[in-house]
Amino acid sequence: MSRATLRDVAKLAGVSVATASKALNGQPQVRAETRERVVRAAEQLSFSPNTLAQGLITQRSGTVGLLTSDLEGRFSIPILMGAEDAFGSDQTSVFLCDARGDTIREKHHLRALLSRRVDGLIVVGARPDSRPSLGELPIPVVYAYAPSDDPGDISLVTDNVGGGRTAVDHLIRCGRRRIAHITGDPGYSAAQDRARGALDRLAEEGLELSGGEVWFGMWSEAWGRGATRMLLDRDPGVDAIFAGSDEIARGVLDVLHEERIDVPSQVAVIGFDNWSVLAANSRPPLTTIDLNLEQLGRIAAQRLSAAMEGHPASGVETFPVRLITRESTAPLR
Amino acid sequence: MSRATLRDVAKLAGVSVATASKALNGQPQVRAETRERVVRAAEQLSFSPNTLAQGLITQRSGTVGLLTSDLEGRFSIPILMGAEDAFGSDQTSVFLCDARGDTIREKHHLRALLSRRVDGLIVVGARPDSRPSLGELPIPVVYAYAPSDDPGDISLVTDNVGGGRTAVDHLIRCGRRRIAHITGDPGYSAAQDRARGALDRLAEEGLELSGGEVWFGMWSEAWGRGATRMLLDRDPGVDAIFAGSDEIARGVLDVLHEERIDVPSQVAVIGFDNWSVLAANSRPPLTTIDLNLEQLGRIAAQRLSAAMEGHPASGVETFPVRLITRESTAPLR
DNA sequence: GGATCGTCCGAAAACCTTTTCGAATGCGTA
DNA sequence: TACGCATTCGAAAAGGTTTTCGGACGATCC
Repeated sequence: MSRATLRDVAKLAGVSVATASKALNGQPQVRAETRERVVRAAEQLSFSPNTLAQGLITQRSGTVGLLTSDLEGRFSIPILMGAEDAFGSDQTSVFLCDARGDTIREKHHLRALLSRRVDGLIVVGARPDSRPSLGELPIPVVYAYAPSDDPGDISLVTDNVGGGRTAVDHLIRCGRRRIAHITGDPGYSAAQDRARGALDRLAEEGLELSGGEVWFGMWSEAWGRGATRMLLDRDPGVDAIFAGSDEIARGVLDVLHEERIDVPSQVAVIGFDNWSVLAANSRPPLTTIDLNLEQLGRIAAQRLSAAMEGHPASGVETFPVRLITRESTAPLR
Repeated sequence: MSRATLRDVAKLAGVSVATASKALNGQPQVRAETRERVVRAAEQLSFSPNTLAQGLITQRSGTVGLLTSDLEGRFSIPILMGAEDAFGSDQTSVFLCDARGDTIREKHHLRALLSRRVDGLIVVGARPDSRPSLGELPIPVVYAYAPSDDPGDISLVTDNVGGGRTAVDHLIRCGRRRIAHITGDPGYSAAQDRARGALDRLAEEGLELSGGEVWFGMWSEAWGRGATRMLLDRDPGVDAIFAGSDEIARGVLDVLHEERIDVPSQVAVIGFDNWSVLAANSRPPLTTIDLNLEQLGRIAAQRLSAAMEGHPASGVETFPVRLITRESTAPLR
């Protein structure tokens, strides 16, 4: 199976290439009967137009680059999927590049993408902290998840403060009053922001944090277990725990279970990320905060399309997160 | 920042486009001094060649397609990463397409990729069962993880039978004699193959399966928990459990812990997949089988490159898996 | 001094498609 | 019959690069 060119189609249909092109592209200046002949010829040869040649003329490659830093991470994938299906697959294809967190590899990929004449670029960071801007480029760029440090760029991020607030709000609505917060690495803005949202909401209610402080540590189950033990020592009367990630929440659940403390009747637990393999299969299944990353990806694609159409934007847009209710939280009876 | 063309470079250097091209591509028929001038001009204009135009001439786009069916799944990502870094990023870029398990979407993507003149295609299935061949295409195709049903295609799969054998072998070497196997959906060839490998190795040793049968069920923690309870009922003396996935293994560990049965001193547990978020953070960390998927991706890229260079191959190649020893298994004292 | 040769460079074709513009045809009208 | 007009088609240029081939030039040799 080899590739037919438009010339082959034209020859088979007995017309010129120009006419063949117009016939296939729905241009009006071609008789219906002629068009029909061309279309049949194209089908017969299973012709498909060479997008490279088209791109050369139209100055549009119909491709975008997606530059990520953590493919194996769980954040870039949903964004990528959202972006992929916001661009109709017929119109735009996406080049995937993983820089593995390495700046020179990133530069390398960037060169390659520019040379491929991508029409735009989505940059997905590995963590929500801001990252260096790529600077001025001949094509539009949208930063997703991790914002650019240049406010002139377009950045799309999730609302971690709002997420922390939502989590605590949910616990309060469940009638909990002694709420603790166990979270990950304090060097992550995600940890700081979620904690801030939580504290804000507590303050509104006139509540103090159970345990007296935010338990910063690591994004791991082990830390969730360790922190929970310390917390139970310090405040045995705790009635809810907001975990900064689902991994941490798993550790929390594990220790509570071990201590024969019932979830949710004695202590409610809420996670963060809605990483479903962890959250949906725990005992009990975990109430958590979903980051809406697919949506973030879709919007990134839309913003990029708009910019490519000549409607640029700038600044950081923050997108709301979503509460996913499962069985690890419930109203106090 | 706009894009300079080769003509601009040539003009600035005071040579013809032909010479400029040769100078930049290291062709010998150009004086060193001239070449130098051209190179400087190119740098000054930050020229980067238009790959579309190059592809038009060389009949090589320098791109490959990666057609997957489960991006969110954990299998395609490592393969993708392996493939991505086996193709040097300077040479080849990869188009990522997720068909979401939908045949017509797959056809759609395929059309788009062919129209983009990709030089080759890697097809990554969602599960190790064989999948329909894409049929005759003008470019080489490599099937990874899920083999094609056409033996004329190139397929690369992991050795599930060997994995089952390795797992049981490891347990036997730990001195275990009453080994059970809890695994997932019997409709998956992965479940069948792993079980077969396990049974083969047991038979060699003259051992029977503890519990009397393979516990097929679902790929979930919940099933791991349920099956373990039934197993403990039927054979309280079991001293090792081979779980068909890390998720199942987590469920197994959970129930053993609840029953105050120590792992590994009383019962050893081994998982499958080395899904690190589950395996590395469990209590105790899980010995498991790694599928070497990055390697599979790298080899897929190599096979594809070879085929693109005119060295095609065919048939199903099976790749070995790797035992990852952590703390959930240990020799009986 | 003329022939031969090697070195370096440029003109032009090629890749495949789109688009512009002019030509041809047929028709109706004066 | 001559003209204008609408319709349909084709020739050709354009997009950016690579590659072939021939030309110019200086040097070497008899």
